[in-house]
Amino acid sequence: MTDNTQQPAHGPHSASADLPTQYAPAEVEEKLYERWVERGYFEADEESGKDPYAIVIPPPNVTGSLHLGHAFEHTLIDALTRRKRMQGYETLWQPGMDHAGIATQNIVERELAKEGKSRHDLGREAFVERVWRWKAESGGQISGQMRRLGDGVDWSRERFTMDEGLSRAVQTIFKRLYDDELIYRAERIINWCPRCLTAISDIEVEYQDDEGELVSIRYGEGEDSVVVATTRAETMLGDTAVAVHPDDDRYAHLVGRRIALPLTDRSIPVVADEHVDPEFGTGAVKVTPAHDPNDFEIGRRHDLPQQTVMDEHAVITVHGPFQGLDRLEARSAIVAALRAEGRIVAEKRPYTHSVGHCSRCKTTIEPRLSMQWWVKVAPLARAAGDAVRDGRVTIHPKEMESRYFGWVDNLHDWCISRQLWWGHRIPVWYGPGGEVRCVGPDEEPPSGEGWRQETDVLDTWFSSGLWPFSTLGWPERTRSLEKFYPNSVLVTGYDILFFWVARMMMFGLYAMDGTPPFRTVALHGMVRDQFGKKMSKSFGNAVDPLEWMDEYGSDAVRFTLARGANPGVDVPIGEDWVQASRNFANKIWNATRFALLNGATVEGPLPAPEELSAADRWILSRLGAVVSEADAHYDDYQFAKLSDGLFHFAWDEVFDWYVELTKTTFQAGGRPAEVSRRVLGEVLDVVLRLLHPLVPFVTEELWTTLTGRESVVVADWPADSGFRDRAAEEEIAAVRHLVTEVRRFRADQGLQPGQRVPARMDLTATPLAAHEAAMRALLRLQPAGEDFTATASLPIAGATVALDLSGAIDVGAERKRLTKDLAAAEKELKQTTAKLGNDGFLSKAPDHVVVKIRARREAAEADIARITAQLERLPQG
RNA sequence: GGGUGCAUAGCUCAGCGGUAGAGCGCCGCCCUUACAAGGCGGAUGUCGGCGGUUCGAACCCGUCUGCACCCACCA
Repeated sequence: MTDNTQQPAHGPHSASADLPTQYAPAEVEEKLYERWVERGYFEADEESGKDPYAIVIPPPNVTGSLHLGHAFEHTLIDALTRRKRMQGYETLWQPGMDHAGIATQNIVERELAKEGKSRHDLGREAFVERVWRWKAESGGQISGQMRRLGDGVDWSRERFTMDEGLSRAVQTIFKRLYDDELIYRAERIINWCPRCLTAISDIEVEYQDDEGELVSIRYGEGEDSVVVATTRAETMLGDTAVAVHPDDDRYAHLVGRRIALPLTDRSIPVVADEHVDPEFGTGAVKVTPAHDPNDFEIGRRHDLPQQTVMDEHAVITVHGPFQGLDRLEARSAIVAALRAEGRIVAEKRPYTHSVGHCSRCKTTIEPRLSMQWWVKVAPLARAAGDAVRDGRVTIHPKEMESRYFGWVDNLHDWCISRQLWWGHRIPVWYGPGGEVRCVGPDEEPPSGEGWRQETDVLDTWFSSGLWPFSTLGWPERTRSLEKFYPNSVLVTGYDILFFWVARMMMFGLYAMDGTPPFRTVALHGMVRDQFGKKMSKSFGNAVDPLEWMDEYGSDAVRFTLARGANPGVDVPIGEDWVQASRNFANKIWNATRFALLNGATVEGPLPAPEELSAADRWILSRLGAVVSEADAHYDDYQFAKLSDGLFHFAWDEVFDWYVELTKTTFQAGGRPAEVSRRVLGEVLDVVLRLLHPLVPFVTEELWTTLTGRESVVVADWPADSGFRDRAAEEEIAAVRHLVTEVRRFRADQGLQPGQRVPARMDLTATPLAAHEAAMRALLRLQPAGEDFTATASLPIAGATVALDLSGAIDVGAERKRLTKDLAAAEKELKQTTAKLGNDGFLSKAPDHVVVKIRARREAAEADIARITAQLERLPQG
């Protein structure tokens, strides 16, 4: 051992030898994060002259804690913003949380229930105060988790959708929409959750196939009777018609007549309506306008009365034997009563049909006639669709566009009122004489006798739809708004494309004079378990990201998630894979340790090309290419390719091959060792910077140690040096190939490390078949008969023998297989082999074609000899 | 009913016209002074089925089968 392999040649990093042999995330992460925040790296300056780059956080619900899906999303956003920050953009990653109306109210109500109380025991004001208290605790938990993840958010700008400023934005846009007649109040069939006791919008309803029972009931008497089928017998109390198809001859005689409604003293008309499918069931439908959206429409067309039969708890309100029964009890009671009257004409049969459930509590939705507030979405949605259609906003991956269009082009009006207490109260006052007044943020509410404010609050997505500009101070024209609106990109899950993305598009375009809220939407998939199953608490496969971060480090969790992130595709993640990422972090750690121990340096210019060894030129050439690839993948939101590419470059090429090659250089010492120290330093410097956005902690710790500089967070993003050396790349590829073959040979022959190769050995068994197969595949020529031969010799015991890879192929069979034109075949072969970095040619003979490949191995002969010699000395690599 | 994807190694997935790949798992050898959370070598695939286009198809076209998701909706 010489001194210069033990001591850094120069530089300030002698302390680096103290790095432990394993990376311990727990010891550095918290310290580094606090340092970043203290130094203000993540704070965005709206007065800066730099170009802006802004992303808003999809605000997590204050309910509870972050799950792996958040960790995933945050990793992507953090990687994007960290890179842009390094590239010199004025970067804003806007943090904040959503008040999550129903979800939060449900949780706090559940807490109250444990104390035996309901929200009504507290009253509205005290209840809301209680929710605020709860929010204070829960919100803190979330920001703690974000710090653990390393999220580079600007904490000084944290917002909450119920903040004063954001509430002002809500009131402002409500008033503007109201004045533009895009918000209105109307009585319609809405999706009612009898447990949450509120209306919900169409997309908050989840449909699933439920088992029901279809019963057939005879309405009317004798000639004037008709059989209807239903799964919801209890609604018959509210029937106000029977509908049949206008062309249905079976019932033509009944249309316009009235028939008796069983169990009541009412009679109802038979109407003809196109909606009825004559093929389905009996072709006759009971019509309950107050409890079914389709029936409501039929009722409208035929001017039918709307008979409400259930209250908000889905309990029957009609006087009589069924009053007070809930909908399920009423269903069986009514069927029993009908059977007693002989009106059940077909036994009930099991019937699977799609039933709506509340997305918050899974209770079966009760469609219900109700007075609610609505947004008239058609004009807003048209603008939202056009912004994507005309390219002002692009959606990644592109396949998701059709989903987006399918939705914005077919929207029903949006029910925005909720019968909750937690949320933005609708800024409308009702006067004593029936007046309705919408109050803007700078107006005094009416105060006279008899005025009262609307008690409903707004759908939580109403305020989150304003997020890209409300967080920047809108409706004020703030400097922040000018600087950071529109956002550069929106990163979110495809599951909230309609809930959130489309709403932001509608509101953004409307409020910001036609400027969309972001230029690009990058949609990611959902995190799943290692078998591709959806993660859920009830299934028991949900993972708390904190547990994994504790065990393996935040970088490992982040890298695993990034590595699975193909655009728009779900991401499976398993603990094994996090371990693999942890191993990678440790590998980076130890490779850097090796570099430091051997005096790698980042100081001074790179040595001139003529001083570089083939290995140096190869790795620098590859480094340039990798920087460009990484840039392309970042720009295209290809996180999986990005991560995988960097993983393999770092591990296979830099850590395995280049580092191994430098070992002999370092041992030899002298000027070549100096050169390689600088090159190794350069390569690690760049690799750490490239990896930093994905794995911020380990790279920060190592980069600052390696370079002695302040922080990689504010380091320059690497640029492609433009240096390329095809010859060196091929040369090293040849070296790698040969070394691998020698190793394989030794392994096949069972040679122990350190054991010298005997002078004579039988080689026939080993690599020849591989060469032959490669030849065949390469040429895409199946050998006809047994004419094909290939021979190869390997450098053993220091002696290198030229490889003679040639084959003779019977042309009789091949001539058909190739084209009739051999010249064309030759041309194609040339192209093919050129792609593979080899020379190839066909030579024609009367009865056969000789195909030869000349691999450029001669060029590498010197290195091959050297490496082979080293292999004799260094038994394994 | 309408739409969008997907079927490739034991598992989870890349590749999308030119030598079938990765991670994990598996087998063998090695505690070699950066790293055993490591190193070296290896095995494993009718690339879902059937047709077609092409000199050449995992990749393009058609078709079938099976899955997933979204939308509409089922009296």
